[in-house]
Amino acid sequence: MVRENIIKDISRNMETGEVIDKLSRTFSIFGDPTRTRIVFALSKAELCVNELSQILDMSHSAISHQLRALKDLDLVRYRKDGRRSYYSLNDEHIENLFNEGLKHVLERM
Amino acid sequence: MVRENIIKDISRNMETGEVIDKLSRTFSIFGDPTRTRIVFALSKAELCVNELSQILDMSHSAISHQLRALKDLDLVRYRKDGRRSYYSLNDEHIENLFNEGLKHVLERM
DNA sequence: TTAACATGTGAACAGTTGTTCATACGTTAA
DNA sequence: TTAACGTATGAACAACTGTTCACATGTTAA
Repeated sequence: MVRENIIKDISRNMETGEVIDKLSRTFSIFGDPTRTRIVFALSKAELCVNELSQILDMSHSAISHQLRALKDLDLVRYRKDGRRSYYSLNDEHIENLFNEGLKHVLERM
Repeated sequence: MVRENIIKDISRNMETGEVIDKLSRTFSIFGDPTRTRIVFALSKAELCVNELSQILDMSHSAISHQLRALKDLDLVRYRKDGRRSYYSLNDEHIENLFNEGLKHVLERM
């Protein structure tokens, strides 16, 4: 039956568990308002923890934890300058991803 | 100081809480392997709950719950055909969003 | 009508996640 | 060197999330 072939075909072509896992982890990283705001801010400028904590009005610790999560998935990079760490988005893919999501949301509000 | 103006500027231009919330909820919807696989499957064909549960090898209930979450955020639509409900992606934005994420992940593996 | 089927849904439980707190580390200015 | 600063991190707790289970609803075939 045609229908059964469709099912087999999709099952066969499903991305591997590894890809799916990485993808869903990447998306879930954005799935938190705090991290979303961090990404928004970093899409405007390179910023240090202290500045981010002012912009988001949150503790250094909370910001730092979230930045670590973003860094673990290669979504942001950072450079040290003295006692400060300046963070920025890692590549334009991230911005594309973010903007694609923003576009979707704004169209529906 | 310039630096302070940057901070003020970013704070002022930050999207409203509503937009950020909707955006992060949208992303978090994708932030689960089960839903990611559902979206992947639906990007290939319109499918009913039963077929999805075969493809993902999961219970009807689990699939149905996840589909509801996807539907609540307008990410999928469905049509009834007798006792079956056929689901499909709601618009091409979703696919763009999904593919943009996939592109990002695949480039790094 | 009855039985089998396909899906939907509420409750509950386990597992995960995000924040706070306390503290540690490295850097700079005095 | 010492004190203040900026950031990082582990532990712990609260809050959230996803799955399963049990059952309900609606549909089709016999």
